[in-house]
Amino acid sequence: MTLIAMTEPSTDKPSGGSETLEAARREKLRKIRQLGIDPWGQRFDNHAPIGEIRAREGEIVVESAGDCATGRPPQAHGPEVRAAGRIVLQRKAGKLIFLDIRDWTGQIQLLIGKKQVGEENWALAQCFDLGDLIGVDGELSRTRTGELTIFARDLHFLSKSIETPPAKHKGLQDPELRQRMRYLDLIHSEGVLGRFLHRTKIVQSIRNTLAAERFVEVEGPTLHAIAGGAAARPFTTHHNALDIDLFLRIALELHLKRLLVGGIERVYELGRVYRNEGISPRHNPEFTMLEVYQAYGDYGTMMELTEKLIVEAIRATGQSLKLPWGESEMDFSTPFARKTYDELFLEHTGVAADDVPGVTQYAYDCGLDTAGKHIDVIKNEVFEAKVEDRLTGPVFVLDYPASICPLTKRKAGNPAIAERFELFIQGMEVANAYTELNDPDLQEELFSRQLEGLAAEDSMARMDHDFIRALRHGMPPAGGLGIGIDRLVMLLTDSPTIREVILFPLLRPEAEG
RNA sequence: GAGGCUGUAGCUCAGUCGGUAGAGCAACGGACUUUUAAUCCGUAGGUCUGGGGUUCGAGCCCCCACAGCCUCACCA
Repeated sequence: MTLIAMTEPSTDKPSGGSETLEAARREKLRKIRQLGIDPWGQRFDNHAPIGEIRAREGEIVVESAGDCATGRPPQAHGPEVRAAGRIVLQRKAGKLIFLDIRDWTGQIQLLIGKKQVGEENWALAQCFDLGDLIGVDGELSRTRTGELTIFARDLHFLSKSIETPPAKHKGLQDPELRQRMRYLDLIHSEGVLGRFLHRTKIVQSIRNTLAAERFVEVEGPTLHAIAGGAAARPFTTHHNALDIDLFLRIALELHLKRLLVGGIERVYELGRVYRNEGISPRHNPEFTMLEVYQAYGDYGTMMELTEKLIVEAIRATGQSLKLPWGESEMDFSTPFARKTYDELFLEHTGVAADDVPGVTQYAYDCGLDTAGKHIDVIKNEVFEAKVEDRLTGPVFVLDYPASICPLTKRKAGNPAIAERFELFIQGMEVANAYTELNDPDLQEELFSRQLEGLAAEDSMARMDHDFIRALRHGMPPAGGLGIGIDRLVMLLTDSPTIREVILFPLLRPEAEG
């Protein structure tokens, strides 16, 4: 170990303000160095997760109980343990110090007695602040009041914190600080770490389920010359050597379908897409999307897969199929409800979906602008305004008007209906799936028609000729599925906003100085 | 992009009618070998988000800017 005896910057101001809170910590850091100890720590092997240490409670042998009245300590012996963690609470009582340390598996109390640890360790313990990382060797036992405690025999200093942690019980409350300083939020806010670990379990479960179904994960390009596969504004960037403008991808679809043509019969990508749109409790400009394609399947195949993916993900988080959502409860027992678009339209508006004058009148009464719009577009605006919010689900909405689905195969015998479903839960679109369109001539025609309508508004949209060329080589009939992972995680972790399930959501940069 | 709400000590929050800026936690000094939101005694800590205005006087009223949250729009 190297002894470092450099002078820390100090301030002459009296104690209390933010600079002097730091100065007090730097003074302790200096004292730690004076003791010949590196305040930034060293490798620390063979410590057990605190959760595992707590699980060894049963190994404690009680020889005689303590007595609060006489102050006689209990005679109990437990296993020798080694732990590492962050100091989150500290109570000093004369020549005893009670500390609570926390790691990512749990929290446990430490008892440091002056006599028990010796002069050097005691001097080191005088330099502890809330937020410091320490290691401890000691005996796992219980205090007189029965609290599971590591009775310290030896202390190790692992890292100094020179910043003051937030209020010890309330933690960080300001939503802006919680997002900007997610590291503090993870340490000090109830349930935050667990929620993000659940997110990881959900994503792992999805990969496991797909692997068990023999799907192959691939990595498509995120830089696209043409941003296709969805109707959204892309972010633009530039490649210097080629001197071309590029777009960050807005969807995974068109490259995965090329791979379907290439013979990768069951293929998926789980990755980030970017849309240059507004921010809301349900939208972040970058979000995680799963897209799955299965040759020789259709949207019915994808419906079964969707149920399997979600049910397995719920199991992976250790929850039952009845999940809390705020004050209410959701039931993910399979099969999920299946209702057609037209059924739901009638149910929620009282107007039959094929009643053209009726739908138009209803839209007008809702204050929607109907002038010059295709009836299916009007119908869908009504559906989005009046039906979607009320779908608490989970419910599969089946069979959409074909004219609003440019990438979807039409129903055999009814070209006005597209074989598409969307899964709605709590008014949110969580999944979207098609029987994929594989007719290159029809695909080209639908793209052209779509581009006409968008020309002025969305000059980014361009015909992807290479995608059409790929289809011309023969794409198998297939089912395709997209799932918004962030929204699924919201639902499975009872999180009302997307920012609670994205570690670092987009924020405006902090002002300088 | 539009509207509403919010911004006070490191953190969490009070601040009355416009009249000298408050508390708890954290910090500093002291007491305490079984505490657990430890307790007790004492000390210190403020560009009231920033800028301008009204006023004898502004944390408070008005205007502008910045940031966050909510609703809407775009979108999944």
